Amino acid sequence: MLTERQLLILRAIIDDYIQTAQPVGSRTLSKRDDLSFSSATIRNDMADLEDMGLIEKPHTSAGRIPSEVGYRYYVDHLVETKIIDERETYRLGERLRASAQESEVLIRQAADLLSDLTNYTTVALGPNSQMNRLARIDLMPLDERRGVVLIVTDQGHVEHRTVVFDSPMAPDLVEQTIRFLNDRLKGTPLGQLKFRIGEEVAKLRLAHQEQFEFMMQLIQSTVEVQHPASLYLGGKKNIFNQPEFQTLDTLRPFLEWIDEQERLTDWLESLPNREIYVSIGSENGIVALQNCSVITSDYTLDGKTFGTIAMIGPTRMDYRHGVQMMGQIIEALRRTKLEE
Amino acid sequence: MLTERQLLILRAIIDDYIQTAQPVGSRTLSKRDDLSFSSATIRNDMADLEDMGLIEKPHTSAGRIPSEVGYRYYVDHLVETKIIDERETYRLGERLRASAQESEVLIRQAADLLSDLTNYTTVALGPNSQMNRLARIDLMPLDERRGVVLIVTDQGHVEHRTVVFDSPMAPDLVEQTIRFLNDRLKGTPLGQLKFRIGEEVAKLRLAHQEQFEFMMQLIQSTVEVQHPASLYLGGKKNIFNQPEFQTLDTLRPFLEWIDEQERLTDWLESLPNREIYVSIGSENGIVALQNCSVITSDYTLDGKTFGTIAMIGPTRMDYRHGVQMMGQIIEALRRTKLEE
DNA sequence: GATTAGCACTCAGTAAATATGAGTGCTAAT
DNA sequence: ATTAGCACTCATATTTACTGAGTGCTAATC
Repeated sequence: MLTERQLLILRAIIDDYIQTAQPVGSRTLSKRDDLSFSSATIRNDMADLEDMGLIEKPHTSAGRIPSEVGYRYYVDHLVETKIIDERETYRLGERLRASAQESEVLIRQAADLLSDLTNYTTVALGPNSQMNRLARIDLMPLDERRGVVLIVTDQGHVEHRTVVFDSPMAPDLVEQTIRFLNDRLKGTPLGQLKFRIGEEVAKLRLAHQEQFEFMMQLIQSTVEVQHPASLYLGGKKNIFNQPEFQTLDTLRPFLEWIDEQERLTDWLESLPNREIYVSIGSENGIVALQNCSVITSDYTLDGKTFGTIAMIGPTRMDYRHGVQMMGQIIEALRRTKLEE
Repeated sequence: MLTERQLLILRAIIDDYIQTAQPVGSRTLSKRDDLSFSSATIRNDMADLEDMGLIEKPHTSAGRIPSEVGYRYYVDHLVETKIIDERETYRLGERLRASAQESEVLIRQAADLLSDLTNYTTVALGPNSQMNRLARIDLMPLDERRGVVLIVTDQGHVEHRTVVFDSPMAPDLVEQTIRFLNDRLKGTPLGQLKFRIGEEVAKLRLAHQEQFEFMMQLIQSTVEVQHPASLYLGGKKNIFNQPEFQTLDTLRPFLEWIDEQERLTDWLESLPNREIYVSIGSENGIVALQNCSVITSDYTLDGKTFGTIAMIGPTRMDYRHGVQMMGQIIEALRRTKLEE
């Protein structure tokens, strides 16, 4: 267990290191107003903290830097998660709503805003359209054999795909199939389209034996429309200002990793479903993010569960500020009503 | 005017430097099979080439490197633009068509392919939808006051926007307005929508005095649908392998510039309309691309003018190979038919 | 007159040698 | 329990010397 003074010292080391990115020495600490002990005393406590694995030294004659364990202790014991500054949240909400009422734009703004507030890089996973319900399917003919399948969801989300048919389209057959699809599938979550259609197809086969081929092709195409989750990156440039990313060896893996949209999406989707979650250094298990910490949170917009937002900075990140800003943003989003 | 030998030497210097990224000395050159002169002779010619501004030395005791003027001469006199390897073009075409028949996917593949072939970064500006003609407008209601405006073009391109109305939608009024818009605007290039609508509105005002407000709002929304040109980046990572971008000072401006989608689009659109155009070093006038050369070309797909593709590498880029690959790719695209 | 051999000179890059100073751990005094 | 004092460590900066690739010029050669 840590003594009062050791706690004070640990906190001072981390706060200092977060600000300066330089190892912190005992003399520097003893000069602080809130630590009125001699440097020798502090040195003794520092040795103890090091024995406990909370801090470490880069080399013999440097000061101490927090270890991952130290950061973990700091985050778990010394950072308050749930302080919402009402006025600030309101202001953030206003800034968000000023930009748009379209959800995808709103999320992008939120990512940008969060990265502006913290100077870290943010990633936001937009509405997962798998959960959206089908509002309408339509086929828009382009020429004899090509058309665009349109899928609109109850959230105003639109997806589409160009289809080329083996044979020319017969207008009434198209209309018939479209009506069939709309009748049977309206309200189905997109993620379940494929499954639901399977159930209906058997019935269809009996009713329209001869035109079955064509219908099947259209149905098939509908199912194959991709439902990509929308991904937004905010403040990618911020990484350039972090002292720990001033060398190519550290910068390159990060940039290569963050540019891989698909992997990024998978990662965000794989995160535990929580309100605010901090992952420190190697905890995240991603090689390219070894020296990064991540603050993630699911968010809701207009009351509905929506997606995930993440904030990525160096392990030496300002956890207190980061967690606070993240809290404010997701609270501001929660309070945002979409219409008007 | 350059002597035969000077030309040989200039060419050798540039070829060598392109490969090694190291200043080329006279002794190195004299050891080449195609230059059977003594190093002293070569030194004399090098001095002349330097006087003419075609090459320069980084410092007294280094070899020579090509100047921008030198590269320009090289590109204008020593690179053949129009050699199409039929078999290779065919192979590239096959690789492209294998991936998709949807134009946007195809362009993305082309950008990726080109960057794979050259190890440079590529940017492709997709179909400029401004030129696409309107095939259909529709409004899909979401609830009482919200709906999605859908715009489909003759090329199968889809754009959309969520609209919030001041007052609830009356179904027949919506239908009436949609029909009006479709009747009057079908076939209009998207770029001219705004202008064309202006002409029609006056007539509409007379005919439907009382519901004019609502109709106007819908029309307004239609016009405001954005027509973003689609932009694809290929091989961004390649830059990391270029020796001239191994330092943050050079890397950072490049990466920051290339990540700015909007600016990138503007830039591509502002390029002169040509088949294949090479811009060397500071010629491009972009500070972040001072040390880069760019090979750009407009391309056509399925016979129709389509967009622009650009290849960005260090000034010390392999112009011959780059120009050739660019030629092959746009030729492969030109020969690609979209249907089937 | 064109080419080449020879030589003094230049200068980036590297390596070894030295100095600096921030910080530590330990011991003895308070 | 705290603190002053001191020897010790080690990354970093500075100096110095060395190396070698490459040049420009001059004089000899073809």
